[in-house]
Amino acid sequence: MFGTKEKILTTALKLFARKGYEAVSVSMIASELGITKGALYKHYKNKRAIFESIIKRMEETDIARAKEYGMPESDMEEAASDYARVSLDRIKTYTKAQFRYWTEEEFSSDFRKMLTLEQYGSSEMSKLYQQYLAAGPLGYMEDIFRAITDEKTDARRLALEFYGPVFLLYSVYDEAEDKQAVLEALERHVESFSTELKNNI
Amino acid sequence: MFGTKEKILTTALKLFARKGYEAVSVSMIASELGITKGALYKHYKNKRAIFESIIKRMEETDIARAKEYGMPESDMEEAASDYARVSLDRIKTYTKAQFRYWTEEEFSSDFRKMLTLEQYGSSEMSKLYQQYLAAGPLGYMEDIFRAITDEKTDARRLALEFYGPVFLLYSVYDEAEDKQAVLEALERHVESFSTELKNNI
DNA sequence: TTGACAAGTGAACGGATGTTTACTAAAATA
DNA sequence: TATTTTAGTAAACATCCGTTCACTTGTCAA
Repeated sequence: MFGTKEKILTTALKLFARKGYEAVSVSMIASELGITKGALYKHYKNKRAIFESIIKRMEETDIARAKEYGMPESDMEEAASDYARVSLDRIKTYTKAQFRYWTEEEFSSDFRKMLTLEQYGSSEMSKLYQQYLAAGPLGYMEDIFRAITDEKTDARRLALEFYGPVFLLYSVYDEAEDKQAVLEALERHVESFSTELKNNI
Repeated sequence: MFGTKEKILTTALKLFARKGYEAVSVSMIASELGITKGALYKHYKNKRAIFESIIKRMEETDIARAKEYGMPESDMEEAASDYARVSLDRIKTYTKAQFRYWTEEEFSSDFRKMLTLEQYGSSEMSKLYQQYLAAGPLGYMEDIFRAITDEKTDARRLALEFYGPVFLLYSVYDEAEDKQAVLEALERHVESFSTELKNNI
């Protein structure tokens, strides 16, 4: 069959996102695909290798996205001018795009859930969780706010008040009956925050 | 031995919070306690019964706390006057106490982590997660804000802007080197939000 | 003192786990 | 066309899983 290796990746991720890595058996993944577990080992040397391929795939996707949206990459030291360039409108656009990315797109949504389930299992996983979803985006926003506001503004608090609600809405979205209402709540928050901020710049 | 049943409960919870229910074996729990797994079945009829005792314990503890802090209980229909009674100062006190409860106290902190890991596994668990940590507190705050502000205020957005940052700080706290700094960030947020709100009442 | 009970041991149970192996059939390559 | 590679099967592997059972203690009431 064509594309079996890719199907294994996405099927495994879907299951990892629901049950967690350890609770998903190789047989489950195989039977979900309608093949035997032996066939799985023709594509990946073991179960752990599937998991690591998922992580690697996410890394690549993430770097591509940061460039696409013209946001400064977070893990390199950037000049302050790079953050200053980032206008409020661009922050709004990026944040809403990022929200849809982590909730509505299948791969990244499942990846977020998987990371959520694996975050306490090892320091490697907790680092990834923090980097992608918690302290990472928070510190990123803090840097941006520090660059575009005056010095006496508490950039950390600003970042917390901007990203905190976004972060909470990820969890609310997961179990919401009315997903559209959650997107609208995000819209109202982003809008209200940025008009509030404009008065203080 | 005295208190073995209690030790099984807390030891199992500690492990469930790290690895998730399925990834923790009965032998692990037993050997952590220095007994054989056979002995475990003298206290609980099976592994699932340990898990359910943990859930039940949390329910009891939670109800007791809500009463202690004089906050209206969330799952019964309350008169609007009950919420109006709840002053801003009491909200501040309750929120900070709740934060310490979910982060610094061993049982409730482990319980929060366990729920986080189990939330996608069954609808029962996702309900509990939402109720204790996400949509629950959010809706609770929404009700309070609706009662103490005028009608044209967006109580939902207010609740999101108040509880979102708190919710994010739970995750930040988990992996923060400087836990004190996180508590101070919470303090600054709660303070800044409530002074901001006073101007709009 | 006797006897019931509570709390532990350790071996055994059937079944599921991740992985390897020998084999097959189809497809790609020479 | 002949040969090698690829992608699959099915069975076997040692090991671990949750659970049960026969058995040994120590404690406490009758």
